[in-house]
Amino acid sequence: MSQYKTKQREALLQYLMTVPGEHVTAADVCAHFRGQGAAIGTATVYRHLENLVDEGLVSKYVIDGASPACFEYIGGGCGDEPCFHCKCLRCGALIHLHCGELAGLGQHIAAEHGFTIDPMRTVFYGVCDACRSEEAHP
Amino acid sequence: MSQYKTKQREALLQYLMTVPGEHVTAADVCAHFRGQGAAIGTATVYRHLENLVDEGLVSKYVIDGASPACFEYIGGGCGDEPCFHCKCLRCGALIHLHCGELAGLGQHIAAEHGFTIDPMRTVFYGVCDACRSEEAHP
DNA sequence: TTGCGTGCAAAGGTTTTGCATGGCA
DNA sequence: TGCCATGCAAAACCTTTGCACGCAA
Repeated sequence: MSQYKTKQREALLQYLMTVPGEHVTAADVCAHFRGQGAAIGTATVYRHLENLVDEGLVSKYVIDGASPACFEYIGGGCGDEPCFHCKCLRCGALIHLHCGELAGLGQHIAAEHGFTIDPMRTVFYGVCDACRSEEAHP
Repeated sequence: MSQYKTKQREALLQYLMTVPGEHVTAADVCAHFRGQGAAIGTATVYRHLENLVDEGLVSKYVIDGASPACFEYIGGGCGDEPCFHCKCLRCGALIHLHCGELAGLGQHIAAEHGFTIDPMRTVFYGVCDACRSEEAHP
């Protein structure tokens, strides 16, 4: 975990917060700071992104092994209450779910499958209704 | 698409059909056939797996960019029985769920929250029971 | 015979790791 | 002062591509 509060960590987190609902790759982050004249090493970017994912502030999404992984800030707007996220793969919308029924999902999986879900770390990927009807009637 | 019916394609498909509901990496496939004395080149394995995914016979799951992609035979009935995945954040175990009750989750979110989950892209992150009891009693 | 499939090797690109240096507490 | 974080370089890794040969039709 991050024990020190360094400039790089602050800058990285702040940058991610300025592009909400957007998927950013590690290369994007590096390019952004290089363009600002305050370059951050590739390894540092990866290390911080991994930390932020562990802390539940950032979500990591992998499309396939060949292309780079995408990261997105999801920390804000949830408060203390645990909440799930849905990310539309088409329009990029990020939907927050504060729903008691979803607790049933966690209980079922814990009881039947021996696994405890961490809602902060989990993102449901799919398609929202608006994009779905668009796909059906293009 | 595959135009010729070659031995490699038959062997690969048949192997996948003998391990239904199981996750197999490209390396696993290569190792299996190498152990049988009838090795198949890595490139060929990747090319066929990609074809089979395009044909809808096989599903490809990418959990994270660092580890290899997983493949699974799903036959023709694609989408009827979605397969969800749980990834343990502690030991890295990958649990795959073929569970009808999880379909209820998808329906609930679709009906109440206007979102259609794509099981191929969604991974539940959390902690498996073994690691959980270890954390409780270190 | 024609053209795709195969396999080896090499390339491509992403992500991780080692190690010395610099910065936070 | 004692660690931790950083950054450069190099390694490790999975996956894709190029090219010559072999096999299916």
